[in-house]
Amino acid sequence: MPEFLFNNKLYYNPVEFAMDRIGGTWKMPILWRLKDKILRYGELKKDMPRITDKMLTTQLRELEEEGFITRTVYPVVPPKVEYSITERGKKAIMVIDQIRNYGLELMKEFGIEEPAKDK
Amino acid sequence: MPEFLFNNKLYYNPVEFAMDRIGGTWKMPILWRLKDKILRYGELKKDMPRITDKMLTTQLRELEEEGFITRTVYPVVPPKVEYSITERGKKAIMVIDQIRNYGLELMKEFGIEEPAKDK
DNA sequence: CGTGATACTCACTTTTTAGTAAGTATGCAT
DNA sequence: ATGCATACTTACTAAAAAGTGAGTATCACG
Repeated sequence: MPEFLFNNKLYYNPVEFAMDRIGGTWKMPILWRLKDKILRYGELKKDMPRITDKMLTTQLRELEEEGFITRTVYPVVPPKVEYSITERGKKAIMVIDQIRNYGLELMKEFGIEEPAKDK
Repeated sequence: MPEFLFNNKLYYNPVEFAMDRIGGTWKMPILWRLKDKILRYGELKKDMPRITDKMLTTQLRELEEEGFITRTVYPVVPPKVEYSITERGKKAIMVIDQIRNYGLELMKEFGIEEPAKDK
């Protein structure tokens, strides 16, 4: 096993490393929505009705910190903040797309019908 | 969002569904090791020194239950149990390979040198 | 002076996932 | 009878991830 440390955390393999950056319940859904358009905080939220403010904020912050998205603040009142994907984020989109397609296949195998369009 | 239920759990998207089947710390490492050979419980363990018995057993059981691997028990003493990958498991290997390659790329971007061969 | 709009922040609880440490069954060899 | 090998179980604990519910700042508008 090719173990290694990053930020004081021990990783066992590259998959684990990748998933620690873009895994979890919300990071891929966020990136996916930003893949071809810039969105404001409120727009992201409207499009992901079950995400909470806390989750949305922390996940956006982490994605920004690690270079997957860009955060642009417009100094107006009420506040306006836009999120857009970076080059690094775009690379992630390719894998996300593959995992997503695989997920769709698996769902079929498990007898789950696609319930609606995946926006 | 294409929400759907499976086994009483609410999923928000296909990615989440896929990751619930083959995600977590140990499932991909296990599948990866079985991709081209049959291994016994003890061999898997020897090859993943940090996994505990509890984790190895539960993960193997779940992978078997969902059709990614096959468990063969030889009624001998001491016990002998072999694990092999199924067709469904082989499909997973393809995505795992893609995620793994992506992980390696990301590691480079983050300045992490490959510490050893990924067995 | 109170309300609304937007993008948060904070303290806390719950749920999920992973890890620890110890124990079990079987039958052969000594 | 004791120990050894293999593949597990079980009860418990710890750590990580996610969710809850409430609160904050700013300024324009009426």
